[in-house]
Amino acid sequence: MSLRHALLALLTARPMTGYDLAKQFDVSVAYVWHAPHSQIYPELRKLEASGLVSAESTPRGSQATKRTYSITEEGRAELRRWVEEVAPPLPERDAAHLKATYYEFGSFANARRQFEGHLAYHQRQQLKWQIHVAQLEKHDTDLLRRRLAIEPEHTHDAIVAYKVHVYRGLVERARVEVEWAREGLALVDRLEAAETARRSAGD
Amino acid sequence: MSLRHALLALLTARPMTGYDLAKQFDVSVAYVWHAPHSQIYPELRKLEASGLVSAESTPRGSQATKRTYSITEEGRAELRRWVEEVAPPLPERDAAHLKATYYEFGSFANARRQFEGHLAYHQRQQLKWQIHVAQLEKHDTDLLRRRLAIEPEHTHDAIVAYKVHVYRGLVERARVEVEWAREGLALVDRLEAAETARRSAGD
DNA sequence: ACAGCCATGTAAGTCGTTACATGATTGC
DNA sequence: GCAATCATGTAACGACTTACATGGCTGT
Repeated sequence: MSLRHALLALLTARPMTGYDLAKQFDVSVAYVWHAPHSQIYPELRKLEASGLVSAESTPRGSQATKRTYSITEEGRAELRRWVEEVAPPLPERDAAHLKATYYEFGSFANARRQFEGHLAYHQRQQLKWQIHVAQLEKHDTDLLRRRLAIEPEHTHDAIVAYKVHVYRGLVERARVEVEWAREGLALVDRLEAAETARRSAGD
Repeated sequence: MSLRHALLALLTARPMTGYDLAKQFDVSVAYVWHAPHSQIYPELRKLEASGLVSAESTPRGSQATKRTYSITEEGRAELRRWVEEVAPPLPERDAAHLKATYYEFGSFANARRQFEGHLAYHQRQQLKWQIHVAQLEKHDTDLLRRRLAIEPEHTHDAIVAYKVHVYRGLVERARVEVEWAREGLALVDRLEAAETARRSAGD
């Protein structure tokens, strides 16, 4: 049930349309919780039905309407309740590590290809997060600036610090994945060398 | 689609019942891919229907039957295909980090409680994985021994090495999470001290 | 007799993915 | 006029969760 709370949290910065929210899910929140627009629009309707957000409709052209959502006082209360709640950790589901457990079913070339993919992906992630940390530290994101503009100044440090801490954590996590992939490549080299030695000895 | 492949991989060690497989999902595979028995039994039926596993039924009592599944040659081929396939990384979904982004909506006491929970959980995980690494290195798990018993000796190094590498990676990952939680606790201390100073200055 | 483990399932519901589908506005 | 972006949805399907439900075997 994290989607609804991610939406509520985003709406504390400013009222937004489903489209705006979907974009935010691509550039910031999505780094920790992904959601496509096909999930966002129905969820906003549900949030509206339960009174956690309110919607203002404005006409666009002759047939279409634009719906701008704002968080309600009940929505804020729900957000506080969620933050205070201790959630049991989600069950592990890590396709990359599962597959790596069984690389022996493929070739050395394949293991290398897989580790290289892992390496490249997490290097990109690391960079993305590093940039995000730098932006947060300079208050250089639209959403953060809007959020700070409406909150009392003495709370700004905490608001920024928690976010910076999260994204620094993700930078570190990506660094560990990159290291793991590099060590994986070294492992494949060792295994292949041993295999080659065995073959020439056996001949 | 990882569940089916995890099941196939487990069956390369020895034929097993759904119950056996469910237990394995609790003690080893589940560390990387969790699945409850209510998902395993229907999936085995599907695998059987597509010819990737075969089942042998033996009667138990008057009404019940036990079904023991074995991997087929097609199943092994599918496993090789899966290992060789480069899969796009799953979209991020990290409830703990999402919530931490918004700890400012709760109290300092809450942030502390959350970080402490994170710390305790990943410490347990780290220990569990360390133990698993040690067991793998000593070939001290039933499944691994059975797997090695039926594979040619020159492949043993690779079979063990990939698994050890995976679980060492998970130990490292858990270590980073523990560190992140500790730094989170230090952050809360700093934020609270600043808040206290501000209040006494304001009085 | 009872507990604990062995063993296999179903059912209802939610969450998430992928694809389909449509229309409006802005700037070139 | 056209492309890009703004904007909002639905539908079908598959993955996963939680709860319910049943029966057998082994040892005390």
